[in-house]
Amino acid sequence: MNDESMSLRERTRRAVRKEIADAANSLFAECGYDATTIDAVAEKAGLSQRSIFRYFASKEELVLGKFEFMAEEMLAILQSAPEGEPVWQTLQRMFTPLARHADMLDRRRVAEPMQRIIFETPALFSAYLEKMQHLQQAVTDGFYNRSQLRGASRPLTRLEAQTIVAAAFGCLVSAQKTWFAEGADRSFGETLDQAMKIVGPNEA
Amino acid sequence: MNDESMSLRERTRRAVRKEIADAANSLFAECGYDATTIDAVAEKAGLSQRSIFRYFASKEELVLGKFEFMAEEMLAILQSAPEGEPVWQTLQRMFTPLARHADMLDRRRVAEPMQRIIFETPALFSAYLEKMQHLQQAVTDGFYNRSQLRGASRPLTRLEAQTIVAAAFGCLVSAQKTWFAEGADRSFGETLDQAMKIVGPNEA
DNA sequence: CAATTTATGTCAGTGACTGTCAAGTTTCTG
DNA sequence: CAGAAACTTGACAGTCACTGACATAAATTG
Repeated sequence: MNDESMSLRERTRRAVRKEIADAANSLFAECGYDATTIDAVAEKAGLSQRSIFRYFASKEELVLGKFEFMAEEMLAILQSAPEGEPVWQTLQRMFTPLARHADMLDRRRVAEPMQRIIFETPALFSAYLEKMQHLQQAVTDGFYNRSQLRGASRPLTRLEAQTIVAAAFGCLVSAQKTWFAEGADRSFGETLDQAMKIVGPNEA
Repeated sequence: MNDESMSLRERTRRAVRKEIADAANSLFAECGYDATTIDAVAEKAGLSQRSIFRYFASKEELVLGKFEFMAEEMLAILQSAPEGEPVWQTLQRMFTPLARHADMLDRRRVAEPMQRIIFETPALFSAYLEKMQHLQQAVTDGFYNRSQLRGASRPLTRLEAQTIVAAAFGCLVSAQKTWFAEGADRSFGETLDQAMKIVGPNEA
């Protein structure tokens, strides 16, 4: 999806977008999120402030823009999950790309400080939670629809789908917070696996 | 805590605060949250804009300010929970004031549209989630500390406390969302009870 | 090449929020 | 009770994220 399968315009657009995000993130890492103005980002990126907002809907998007990519990956796993697989296990598998991403050693030096900024800047953390909430809703709808279509086992009620998915995302955030609080030295994937054993759906 | 046990200053301060909140909320209900400016609230309340921000830290607080009251109530239940009570049951009991509040018939006409505004206005919902997250952290710490002090049963790890509490709050939000989606005609307490039966902590 | 679409800069404006100062009011203190 | 100290308020100016409108330059298309 990211090679010459798109027009030149689309390619330059993405390139510019990435340049802006990189400029922004390096400033955020250096001076902090709140202390960095959009004007500063614009100057560093060599564009007008107005143009920054043509590429990013908000200041938070400069940091959380990449998130959508992960979200799509997770939804793809949902769509291709085998029919009989238990819901909780599917959810666990959905989270693995995220865990893999966090545990890649070369990314640690880049991704971890960025994640730290997200978790320590209220405005960003709030926006992050909102994104998670949207994703959560999409996942919930996915599970609900799947369970209605394929007559396999007993279909889920809306409340069941909503609640189980919410619990799984609770595990995710819970694992992230604990992982950070303990210094981010262990494997995140391992922490997440542990978390998802602590709670789970009850038998009907 | 709310009678002459405080100075006159404190009492007038609270009275003014309430007046402002009432003015704001009636405008929000009428014109919508985003379309209502602080200046409009200031005018309706008979104060300068600057003074509004001396009583409320942000526009969202005008709506979510009352939340802290509920939070305190919930934490109080945690503190006074019997020693041997299972964690999940304590959590369920902690949520009952909230459910009772939502189900009080006379409040329905007042509280439900307000909650609807919260859930349907992205900026407000985001701020709500952030508040929940803070409360969640406080509850987690509470459970963790309790389990460390009293040698009773096996103490909780941080991850366990964090995860179980996160799952419970997931149930709460999940129940709220489903309740709204279904028209808010059923009992919310009932919906919440159902949700908390769907997931739960696994036996060690 | 002409016509249309697209990207960008500039400018002006809105709205939430903050710092500061001066003036008025309340509460404390001798 | 007089004066000091603390508190409250309004007015003003300023910051910053964000938006709409318009003009211009570049790229695309026919």
